[in-house]
Amino acid sequence: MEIDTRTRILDAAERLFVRHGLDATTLRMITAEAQANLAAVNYHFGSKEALIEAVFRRRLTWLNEQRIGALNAFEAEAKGQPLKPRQIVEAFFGVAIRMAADKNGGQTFMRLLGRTYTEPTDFIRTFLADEYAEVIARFKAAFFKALPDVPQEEFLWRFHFMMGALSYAISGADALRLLGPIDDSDPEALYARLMSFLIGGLRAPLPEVIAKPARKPRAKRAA
Amino acid sequence: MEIDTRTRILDAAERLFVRHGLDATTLRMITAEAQANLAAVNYHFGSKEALIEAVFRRRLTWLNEQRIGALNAFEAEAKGQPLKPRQIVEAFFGVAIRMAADKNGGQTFMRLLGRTYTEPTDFIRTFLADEYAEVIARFKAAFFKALPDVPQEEFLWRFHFMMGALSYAISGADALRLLGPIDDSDPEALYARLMSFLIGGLRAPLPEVIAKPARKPRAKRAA
DNA sequence: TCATCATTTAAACGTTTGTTTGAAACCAAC
DNA sequence: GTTGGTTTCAAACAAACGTTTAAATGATGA
Repeated sequence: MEIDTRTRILDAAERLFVRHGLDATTLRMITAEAQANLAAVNYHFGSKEALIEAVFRRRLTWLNEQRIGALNAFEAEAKGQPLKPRQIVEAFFGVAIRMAADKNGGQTFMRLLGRTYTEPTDFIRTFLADEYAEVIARFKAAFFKALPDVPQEEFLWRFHFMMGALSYAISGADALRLLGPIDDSDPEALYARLMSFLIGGLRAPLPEVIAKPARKPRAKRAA
Repeated sequence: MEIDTRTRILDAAERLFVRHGLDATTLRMITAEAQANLAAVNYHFGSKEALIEAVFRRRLTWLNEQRIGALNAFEAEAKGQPLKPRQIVEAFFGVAIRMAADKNGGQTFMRLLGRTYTEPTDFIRTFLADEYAEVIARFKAAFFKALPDVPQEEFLWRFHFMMGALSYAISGADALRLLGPIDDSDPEALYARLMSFLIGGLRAPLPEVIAKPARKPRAKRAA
């Protein structure tokens, strides 16, 4: 056993969280899987909540750095010109789906992350909002610059929908059993599938409700 | 207090489940909110698991009946001809988003449902697969008939992505706080937004990777 | 009015939860 | 070999969980 206890606990927790959920995973399950003593979690992390945050932070920080790095690369290449929407989508969602393809821990984590966006627990939500603040700001700015004629609110909704599609793409066969047996073993194919779907949705014609704001008496929208 | 205990418990459970999650909601919270005795849950439903199933079944059965009804109406109108993809999307996702707009319980429930698709708990997953079996079969058949040149696997993934977008559309401002303040008070606007996004994604060109083995440059329309 | 059934109630049940404790074991530095 | 600081360990903790019990109350029809 060459890996230190702290890391073994993080790995075990990650695996069990994605399999059973955050609440249903007990410290006893985690320490058993990590071959550590029950008290080890509180010794190394302080509490279960702190362990959860550590599990997320370990990979999420890196993921968002990758996203910003990809965006920086595209923007340097563009020399001040607006990026193509496809590039921005690639930088945000492409990086995520590639990390989800990484068997070495990334896959497990991304499945966990995908379902955590909608987690109702308060401390997780504020934690996530914090971790995402910078990357969201950067990508909002890039999108607004690339699509200046799309109303901001409209775009934010589309971004939100894209997050949903990404989340389900990553959770993969887990939730897909609803639709029947499906092969999700090819990450390149999944990447291509999701990207074309996202671009298609992003570039779809704006809904008419937005263009004609006066149909309903109470429907008003800022341009 | 005119409503009977059983219904009050179902309503209270629905509200609390969506706010705190399934596991984190205790029977004591539920019975307190429902102004009922703690033992009432076990008396009326048998167990917490059975209560959860009852909460879902109450509205899910109705929702899927509406979906099949809408599909039947379109197919009767089409007289054997394939439906337009837009009609099928409308029958499945449109019905859902309209139910999510119903303040009278439907809204709360749909938010709960949206996040439950990815719930890892076993008994919920098999329960959902059971409840969805018929409606999924009907819509798969309708889509395959409407888009005969789209590979089945390809379409299933797109359907999956659409479910993800729907889920996030419904969870609305809850998860959207990540992106910043957004107004989700207008259900008609949300309906229009989601529909155009979904249609756009569904009709996007098929990814090239699918056209398998070597470098055969082929980008054809999905529909 | 009485008997019968359904419902509600307060209290307790045995488990399991996250956390804490104090001693044992380990390990490098002197 | 002894020290001092870090890590592990078995055991125990109070609190909270879902569930059960048995008595009290309510409603219904004869």
